[in-house]
Amino acid sequence: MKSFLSITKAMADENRLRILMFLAHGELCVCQIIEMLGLAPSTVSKHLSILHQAGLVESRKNGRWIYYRLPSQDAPEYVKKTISLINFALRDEDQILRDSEHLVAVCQTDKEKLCDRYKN
Amino acid sequence: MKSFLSITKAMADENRLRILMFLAHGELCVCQIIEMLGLAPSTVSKHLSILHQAGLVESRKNGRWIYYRLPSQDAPEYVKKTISLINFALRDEDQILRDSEHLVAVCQTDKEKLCDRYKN
DNA sequence: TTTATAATTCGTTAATTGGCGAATTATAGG
DNA sequence: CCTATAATTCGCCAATTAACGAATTATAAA
Repeated sequence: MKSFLSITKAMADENRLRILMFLAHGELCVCQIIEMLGLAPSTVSKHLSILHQAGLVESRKNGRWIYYRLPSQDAPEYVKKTISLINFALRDEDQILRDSEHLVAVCQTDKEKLCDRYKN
Repeated sequence: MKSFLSITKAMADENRLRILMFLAHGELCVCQIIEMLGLAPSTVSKHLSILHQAGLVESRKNGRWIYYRLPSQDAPEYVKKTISLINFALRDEDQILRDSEHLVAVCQTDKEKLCDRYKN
């Protein structure tokens, strides 16, 4: 129960749902997610940690950068079903469509520039 | 987004998940749900109202009794997928198995007795 | 019509959660 | 080694939420 409840609690926030939808397009660096949400790095980090604890995202480190992605195919079945439900439910939402366009732009920007952005 | 978010928020509480699992066995009267959860009637009523607003339960009135049930087959697809995910994720949980046994007992008890119980 | 009662709504309180900035950690590069 | 920096953790505050009891609503029965 605890385990699934941590998933439903993780899903119960608009910004975290948006992050999961970003990641449906592929792996992203934390700085890109920060740029997409326009929130403070510490806030975004907390959201990512909640998603990670729930098992809804995986991460890998590459130097100073940390990349997040949706869980792999060997994740528990209920995790995969959850991701797929979110995708189904939100794919046509205005906010999500706008995010997808924004994401294209963000992915074309150098990560260095993005990271600088929330510093100045 | 709002609509699906109201669903994920409704799912983000253990007692509400338990209610949805009770209802997988069939329609129940509010007094039976109160007995199952052991919470104050006003609290249970609030939970039911949150589930109802999210579209995760339907209700019908019969005299002084109000019965709640899972949504019918003509509910939106994402609602049905949500219910089915919850069922899949929780069906083997200890709490849910214990609830199922308790539910058998509760359903064999007269509703009048149940309603009296939270009065004295 | 009056009374009893199943359920809901309202008002309050305690606990949880989302947000931020400051401090900390860990890695790359001078 | 020392500095810069991507990300996280920590401490705080504001907003939200779960819980309760009291008051209200609506229906059935006396």
